Amino acid sequence: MTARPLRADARRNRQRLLEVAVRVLSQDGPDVPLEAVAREAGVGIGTLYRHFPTREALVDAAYQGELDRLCDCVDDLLATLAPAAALRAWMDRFFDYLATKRGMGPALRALVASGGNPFERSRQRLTTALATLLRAGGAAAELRVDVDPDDVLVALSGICLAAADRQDRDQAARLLDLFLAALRPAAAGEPRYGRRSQGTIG
Amino acid sequence: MTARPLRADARRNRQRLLEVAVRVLSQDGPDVPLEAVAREAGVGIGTLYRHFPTREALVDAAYQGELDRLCDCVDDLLATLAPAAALRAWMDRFFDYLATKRGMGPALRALVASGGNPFERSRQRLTTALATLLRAGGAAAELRVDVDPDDVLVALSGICLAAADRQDRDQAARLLDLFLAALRPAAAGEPRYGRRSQGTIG
DNA sequence: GATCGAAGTGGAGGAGCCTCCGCTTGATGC
DNA sequence: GCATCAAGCGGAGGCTCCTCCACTTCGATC
Repeated sequence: MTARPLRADARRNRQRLLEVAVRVLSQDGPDVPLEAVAREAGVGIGTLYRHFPTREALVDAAYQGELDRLCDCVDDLLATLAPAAALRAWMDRFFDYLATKRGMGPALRALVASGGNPFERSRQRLTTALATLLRAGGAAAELRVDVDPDDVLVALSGICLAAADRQDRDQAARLLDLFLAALRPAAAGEPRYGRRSQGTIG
Repeated sequence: MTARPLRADARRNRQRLLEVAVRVLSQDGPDVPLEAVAREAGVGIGTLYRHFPTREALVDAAYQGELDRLCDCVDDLLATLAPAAALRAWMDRFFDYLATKRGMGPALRALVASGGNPFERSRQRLTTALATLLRAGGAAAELRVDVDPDDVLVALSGICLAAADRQDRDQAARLLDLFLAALRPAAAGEPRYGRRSQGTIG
């Protein structure tokens, strides 16, 4: 499980690839041929693919920094806003994070979908960020306590990705407001999410 | 605006392509080479692309029938279930519709995203179906009256697509329950969706 | 500083995507 | 029937993706 450290040359190449990827992705958009990235980094395409087996893996690694910032701002938000408002503000940032990377669509969907695989780290961070927000909201009785942060992540990312396709910020804002409503404490007697679904699935 | 009718041979080819597409898509999965579809239909790849400029267009056309069935069942559902429950049941069907076509991911996202373009017909039908359900729910005071069916369609499709990636039906059901909660009438004094967003976007 | 196995490299090659444009054919008017 | 030509056809070609494996390089060991 503890992968031995990369050889020096490999580490160097990996680093170079990442630097080039960040630059090229933001310059030429999300559809740059990976061959171009490899060429620019002065390595063969094979090398790129060994370090980053899929385009998604490369994108994920390239934007690790931004994702970190996104997750790290949770504490700040909670320090300055009431929990529900903090969550709502965080949703906006999450939307921006996804939207600026739109076109890398499959990459991002894979990130959220990852069933315990290469993007585990990223997903884990996001889930943790959401968990913190939800917990604060629960403690303040502003949000439900019976939602799974991972569920929220999936729903939220789906909504954001779909909204990003529409290129309509107003709609995006409305959808996030709407989704936030789902996270408010249920009125007494109202059907609950989580125990035996109302649906006909299954 | 009134496109003149296709020439007889073109109509024939188009039809053949659709029949083959339905068969091949369900047989070999959503990633079949379009060249295979063309070959099987006995036409050149150029012909396929003229009739269906993108893979999405082909998929959409191929599943028009299923989509019709999905939209047509609304009345039945409303006849046998209370509006909110009918909506919930419809969500399940919508999920199935999208899920069986997963892997055609971009195709389906394009369908919902379509800003007045080739999939207009499909989107229109879905929006209408949702509008009917929402109106019934509003009339029965089971659902909000202040939601735009188009917003619901975008959010719903996003959630379904994301959930489908996870391959977890239980989660999908939970997410749909959760989303339904967002559509319940807001408690008095609760922030409303639709007017000036709480968010920082914009 | 020579040896050697493991780690890493790179690019050729097979496959699919989509465009483009010279060729074919159905519809229409005579 | 025949001429005409827009509508339609098809597949070669340029491009990207991703795999695969013979070759190179690192660095541990003596």
